Amino acid sequence: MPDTDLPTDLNTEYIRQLSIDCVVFGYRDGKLYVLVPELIFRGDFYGLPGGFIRQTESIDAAARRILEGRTGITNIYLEQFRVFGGTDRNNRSALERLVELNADADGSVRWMRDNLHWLVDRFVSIGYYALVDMRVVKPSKTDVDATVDWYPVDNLPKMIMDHREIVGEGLLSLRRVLDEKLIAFNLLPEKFTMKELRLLYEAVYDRPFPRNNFQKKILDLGVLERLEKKYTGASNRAPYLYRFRRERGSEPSAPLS
Amino acid sequence: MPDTDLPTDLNTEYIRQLSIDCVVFGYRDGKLYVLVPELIFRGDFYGLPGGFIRQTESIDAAARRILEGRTGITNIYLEQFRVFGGTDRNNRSALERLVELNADADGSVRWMRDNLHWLVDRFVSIGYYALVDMRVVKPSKTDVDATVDWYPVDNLPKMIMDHREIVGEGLLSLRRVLDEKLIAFNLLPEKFTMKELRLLYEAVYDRPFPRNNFQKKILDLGVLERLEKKYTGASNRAPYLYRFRRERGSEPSAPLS
DNA sequence: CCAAAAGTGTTAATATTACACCCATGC
DNA sequence: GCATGGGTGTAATATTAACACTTTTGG
Repeated sequence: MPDTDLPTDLNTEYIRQLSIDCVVFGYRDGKLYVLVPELIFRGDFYGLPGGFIRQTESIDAAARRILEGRTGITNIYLEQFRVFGGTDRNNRSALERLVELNADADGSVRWMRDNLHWLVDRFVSIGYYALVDMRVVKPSKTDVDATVDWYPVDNLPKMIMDHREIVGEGLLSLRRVLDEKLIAFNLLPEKFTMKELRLLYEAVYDRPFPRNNFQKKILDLGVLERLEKKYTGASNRAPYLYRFRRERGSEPSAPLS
Repeated sequence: MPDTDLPTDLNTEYIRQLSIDCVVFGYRDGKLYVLVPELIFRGDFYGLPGGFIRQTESIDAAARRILEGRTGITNIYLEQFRVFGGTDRNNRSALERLVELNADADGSVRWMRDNLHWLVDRFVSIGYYALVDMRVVKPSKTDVDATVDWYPVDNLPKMIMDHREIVGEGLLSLRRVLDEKLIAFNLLPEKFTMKELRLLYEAVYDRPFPRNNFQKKILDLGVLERLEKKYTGASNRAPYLYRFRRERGSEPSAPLS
């Protein structure tokens, strides 16, 4: 799907037939979500936030630019996880349906129709996943999006092309590296309780983690610092707050620069 | 680097600015090797076997085609592992030097000069690694290659662009999945002894594996079947031969079809 | 004092590592 | 028989999972 700042001359400004699709994972209240924009046009077009790669930027920079345009936040954790390169990967059917259903062309549809020769090509797409704190990131929709909403990862809307499969592969990749790369903290606020972290793990892996063993395992990693207690007013023992300890010099929350 | 069967109209037959580079791992006598072709031209141009993606084939099929063109064998274990997408990824300096050093143009150089506008573009490249049995695969060089030789992974020739980095990333990816995906057997003949398998692991991970514990770990995986003994004539106990047990229906040696 | 939920310790089970011993083979 | 290298068993250790108990908090 096109970014908002596409120039008129797609052919020279962007790499042809190569795109980036981002699976933006968010977390809140024990559930894992994915950010899915819906295009403004008639016809229920849901698709992952994606875009193209400028001639003058690296693929990591492109993913960052594309994503920042959608979420309005900087310093996102972002990583490539897989390339999708089947021969049937094109927007032909979706775009033709879109143009047909929206024949009373406004500017965007006219733009698409005029650039159809470019957009309906077969595309190879690089999948990136991103991890963000849903309570901080308020997605700012662009003018091609009707909505930009969070959907539970187990209850996604019907999406174009193979975007559902991309989400599935992204989740599998996330599970493989979650605590190996110490990236879970990107999904939480700066300060969090051990229970919040545990519920996050349970949401990602879709299975329970025993409370005490989880605490021991996480603390043995030696990457958390214990802060003050969090008094909620509940009539029970107050949990500690923790914070991810920034290592000297490294920037775990932004591996791409 | 171009394949041998490139048509004249690169622009329509292939995806522009997108390439595939293959890290072909081979194993023999306790050492891990990588297949590196050297171009026929003056100037010592070493680079990974790579090529482009046809409009009508998936990226997996493209990698398979490219690799089969170089090694002459089918049914290779092959998997994508990472995309390389820096802005400085182009063949400009290498190709300009090549054309300069080989000014007395034969057909190939003329072809390159005529297609320079295409070849010197910035390229995004998908890295694949392949695992082959060096005793079976006899690389058949194409007419653009002076040599196609195996080089020890710790003693590679100086290679163009970022191909050395691609090899390094490929090796790291291989280590991450070697026994999780049960693919080590692709580097060995059909029948092998436990010692041969252990030496292979030691070559890949560059560290020793205790003999008896290694045997137990591998046998506990339950994927090997023990065959007859292998009598070498040495005055010691004869080791058993093993074979990777093909599962019902699955094809571990060829995950891409 | 009580219920609820957090913190922590203790044991059991399992996996990993280290060490030792025995066995087959050809000379 | 003997040296060599392969197969296998056992003990020590480390890691993980299971279970139990204590502490804090507000009503």
